[in-house]
Amino acid sequence: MAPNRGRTRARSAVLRDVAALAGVSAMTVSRTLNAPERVRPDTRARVLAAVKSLGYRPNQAARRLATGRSGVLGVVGFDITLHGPSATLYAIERAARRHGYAISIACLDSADLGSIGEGVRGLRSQEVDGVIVVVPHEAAAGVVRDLHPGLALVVVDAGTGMPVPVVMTDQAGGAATATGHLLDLGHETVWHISGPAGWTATRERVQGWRSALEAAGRPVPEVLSGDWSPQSGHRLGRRLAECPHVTAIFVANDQMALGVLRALREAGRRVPEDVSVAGFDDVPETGYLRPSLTTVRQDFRALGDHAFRLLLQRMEGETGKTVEVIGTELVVRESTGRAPRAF
Amino acid sequence: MAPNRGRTRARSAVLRDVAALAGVSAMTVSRTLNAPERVRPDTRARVLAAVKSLGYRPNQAARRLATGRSGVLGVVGFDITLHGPSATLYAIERAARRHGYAISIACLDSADLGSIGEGVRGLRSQEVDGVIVVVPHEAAAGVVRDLHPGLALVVVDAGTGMPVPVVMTDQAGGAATATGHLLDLGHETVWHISGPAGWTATRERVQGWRSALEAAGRPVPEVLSGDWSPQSGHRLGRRLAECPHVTAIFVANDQMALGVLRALREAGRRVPEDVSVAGFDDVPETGYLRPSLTTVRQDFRALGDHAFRLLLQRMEGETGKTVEVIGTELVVRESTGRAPRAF
DNA sequence: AAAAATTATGTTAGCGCAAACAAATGTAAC
DNA sequence: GTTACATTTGTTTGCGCTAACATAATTTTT
Repeated sequence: MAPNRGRTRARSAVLRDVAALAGVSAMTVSRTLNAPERVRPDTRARVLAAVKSLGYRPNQAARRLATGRSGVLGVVGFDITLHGPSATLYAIERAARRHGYAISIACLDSADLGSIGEGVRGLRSQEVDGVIVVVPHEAAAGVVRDLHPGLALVVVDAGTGMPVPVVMTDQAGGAATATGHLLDLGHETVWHISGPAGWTATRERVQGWRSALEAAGRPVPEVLSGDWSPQSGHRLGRRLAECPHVTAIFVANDQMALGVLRALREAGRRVPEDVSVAGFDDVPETGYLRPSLTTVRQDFRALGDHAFRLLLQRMEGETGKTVEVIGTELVVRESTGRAPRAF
Repeated sequence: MAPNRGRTRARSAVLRDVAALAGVSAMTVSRTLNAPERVRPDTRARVLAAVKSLGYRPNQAARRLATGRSGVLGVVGFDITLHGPSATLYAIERAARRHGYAISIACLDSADLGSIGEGVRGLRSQEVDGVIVVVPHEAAAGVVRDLHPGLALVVVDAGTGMPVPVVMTDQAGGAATATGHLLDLGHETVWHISGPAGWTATRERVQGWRSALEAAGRPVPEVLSGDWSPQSGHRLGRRLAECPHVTAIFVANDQMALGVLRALREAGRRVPEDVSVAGFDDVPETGYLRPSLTTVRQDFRALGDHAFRLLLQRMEGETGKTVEVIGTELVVRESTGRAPRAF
């Protein structure tokens, strides 16, 4: 029952205390806080004074129980230490806070369907009003099958095949632009170091790169598959550095591109004189690398903002499938240049 | 009252529904879920079967209201897009989840006392059981004065002067080690590019650097103050690059060190032959820079784990002040070398 | 000035759960 | 078989808040 029946700890003020102090009913206090325009200004002032003097804060759990709404949104995230996810989470949090929502997070160990479902279930039992899934993994979209239909849900950067609203970056477009940029510089073809299998971004960047090559009628080299880490970029970069006919590499993210740059340098191949390298993400460091990196900038802020707005619409009852696509921007720096004459 | 009085939407199962199906009282269902050992195995089995068949999930808001505990912890964070904070947040989330706690976050615009207080207040009104403040800012520790004494609170990486438990990285020790490493390499003295004023890490790294120099009886140069960004490192690095007597620079984080490396290169000064540079943080990219960066590794994972454990103790009623210090590790790479003979 | 419309406030009840106490059932001791 | 005790289950009540309805105070209309 009362959590501190025996204790004497000063119980914090509740609605009734405020009501008593202001000389009104509890309901009037409630209205003062939730629909101030329905209370006469002088009454309102008295109530607010009482609220202030008692340091009253409404108990959200009780409000939640009474209204069935919590004012909390859930975010399911995978590896929020990465730049993209943390930037997206940050944007979502800011947008939500501006609209009076709090954020609960659930971080996943692995991006399989089971984990995602578990994350969403965990948040649901916290009575969140809606959930945003920021798991840029193919499995993410499949999660809906596992859910109660009643839940407002938005998925960020997952595939578009599912009957859920999706907000995504135009990965394929960005990849195609970067690839096209390299072809425009006179390179015969462009090699690609991709992210790990299973990630939406991996598939779409491969696809954008491939379609750009095909559109230009160029040969499509074999894809080398990394894991987003500088280490993997370094390892795969070494392999490409050995092939003298490789003059342009489009790397699926900036961290791997960093590893590639190092591998090329170690192999004595100059960037961009011998080999051009383009990355993806435009993490803050990119402009200060040696050489600075040509890359595709993603607007994570917009991604988060749109995800929140879309979720808001869902919670207000709109249904149907929506896909919002956020554009990218090619940032040309030092790491890309004209193809060498020699070849 | 009932949130969906008029609607016909299938209300999800509640305790009473489960009880009816299992042929027991609501209380027995509650016990089956919260204290299974106090229910006879056969009854328990019947109840669990009913739970499963109805897809029952307990309403956390109601439980919260009845018990006064929420099973939710709040984390107040500042700029979670930075490596340190996001890694710490991740570690906290993982530790909390393992122990059955959910995490609510509040991100701050600015790290002043008012914002922090607002963040904590916001989380309190969500009825969190405890709060971890991850705002590596001097102002963070002062926040306690603004709070109800009843709240379990732990502060990460803030100053130690306050009557709150604090978990912190041994910034000063790490800075002293890095500085000592440079002195050992024969440098006459070490210059320092610090973080912005107001950050705990800034003050402590300055202090560690200064004490190492003083202990060795070396002159203490003027501190150059940056803002953690590569840009500021670049700007300040240019100033140091102009002084030929500068042979060793300890930079307060890796991102600024990156800017310094670029500035030195642009000025024609070689690293490490002419100038040695050491950073702080060991972000994942550091090993692949050109040259790879000697830096001080922080263990954010341990930081988060300890913060959670300390908070758990607080929530169990322990009081008094505690300070836990997490050690650092110097990672020597290419950017530091022996002092040039010339001088 | 009385009736009607409007606005402001109060009363009641219940959201779903678990604490406290009460009762019933089972087990052990004599 | 009865008393003493432990174990299991049930009943009541209230956590703090707000939806819905009820009533009082005010303004507008006739």
